[in-house]
Amino acid sequence: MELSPVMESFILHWGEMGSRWGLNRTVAQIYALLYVAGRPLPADEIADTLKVARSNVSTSIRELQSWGVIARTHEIGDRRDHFAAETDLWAAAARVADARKRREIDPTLAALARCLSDARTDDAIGKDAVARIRAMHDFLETASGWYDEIRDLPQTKLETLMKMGAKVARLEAPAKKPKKKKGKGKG
Amino acid sequence: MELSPVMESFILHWGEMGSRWGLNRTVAQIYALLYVAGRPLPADEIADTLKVARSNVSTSIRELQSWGVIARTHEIGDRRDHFAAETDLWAAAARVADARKRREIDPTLAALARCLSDARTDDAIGKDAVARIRAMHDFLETASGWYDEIRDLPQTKLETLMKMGAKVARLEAPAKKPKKKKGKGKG
DNA sequence: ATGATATTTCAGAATATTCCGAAATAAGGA
DNA sequence: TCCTTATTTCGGAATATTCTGAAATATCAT
Repeated sequence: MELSPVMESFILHWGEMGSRWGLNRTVAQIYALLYVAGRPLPADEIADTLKVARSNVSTSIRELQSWGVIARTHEIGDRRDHFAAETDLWAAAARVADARKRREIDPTLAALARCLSDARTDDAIGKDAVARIRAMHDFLETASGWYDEIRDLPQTKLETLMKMGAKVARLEAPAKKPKKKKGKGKG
Repeated sequence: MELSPVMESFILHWGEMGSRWGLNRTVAQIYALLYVAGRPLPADEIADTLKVARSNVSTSIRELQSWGVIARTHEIGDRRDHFAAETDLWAAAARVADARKRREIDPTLAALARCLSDARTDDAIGKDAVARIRAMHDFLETASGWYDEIRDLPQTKLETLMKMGAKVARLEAPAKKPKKKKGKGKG
């Protein structure tokens, strides 16, 4: 596929960005390419366009699929697989967040739980150190549980919440007695 | 410092975790060590304990300081700098999130804005591709703006919101007429 | 100043990651 | 089946990152 200057710049920036978040450049670039392309592309065309090896595309495609942000499609009269990016960015972000939680947060939580359980037979560790590990565990668990709850909200609702921003904080305690005072609250 | 088995396991896991999130192992391990230690440690003791070069500790300390998650302290009668981890995990997480936003999201937003502006003189790019780049920009901007708003909430409020989880969604539109229907909503 | 101690810098070694290209595998059509 | 085309696997080359150890710099006390 022929890349216009802006497309190219978009793809390069995205590759850059991706590598800061633990993906590799090629993976991020392929997503960016499929995203701007706006139509499914076959692997060899991706390789041509980005000037990377066909095999590299294969590997990267597999990774993008594991994140759930591209789909495999087909065209009649063409035996090759074609790939299309998830263009709904809310959905894509949610998929990535899900996967990262599953791959990284959940195992860490498990490891911390194991630490806490092992701590009972570790007579060289102090009570306060155990308490701090517990604090870490509880912190992650809270954040994790919060994520689990909001990820199930319908997207529209999530969008509304985000657009409301800090205003949600003012709704926080609806059962409280209705004070007339309308002060800013925070000092 | 003498590491108990659980402390060691905690530090190793944390190092592992850190490397998945774009820090390097040593940086993450030092934070973990300072966190469990619960008291300020001098750089050479960190190096001894983790079995890494003193110079590596120096570099890593600098990085941790750039994230704002450790503090430099002093003890009377000891010329060496000592370092202590931020043990308030909400505060630490907020600092890291702030830094990442500033270093990664903001520049990306700027790059996308530049793409959009350049697109006006790029006659090889299609309208639909530009629209998708704009969608990406707007998505990041919304998320970014949302973050800017909630980061200024006092921590207690944030904690309350998190513990409420999905319940906040039910407060979302307080002016709407109160329907009785209590369906689950999502399939 | 001089010496003792603390910290940082930096070149290059050690290690880890990414990527290519050749070979293997899979799948379709004659 | 055999040929053609599509895809994946994988050893190792290319590249990037991390880490060390030595040297340079800084700080403090005498």
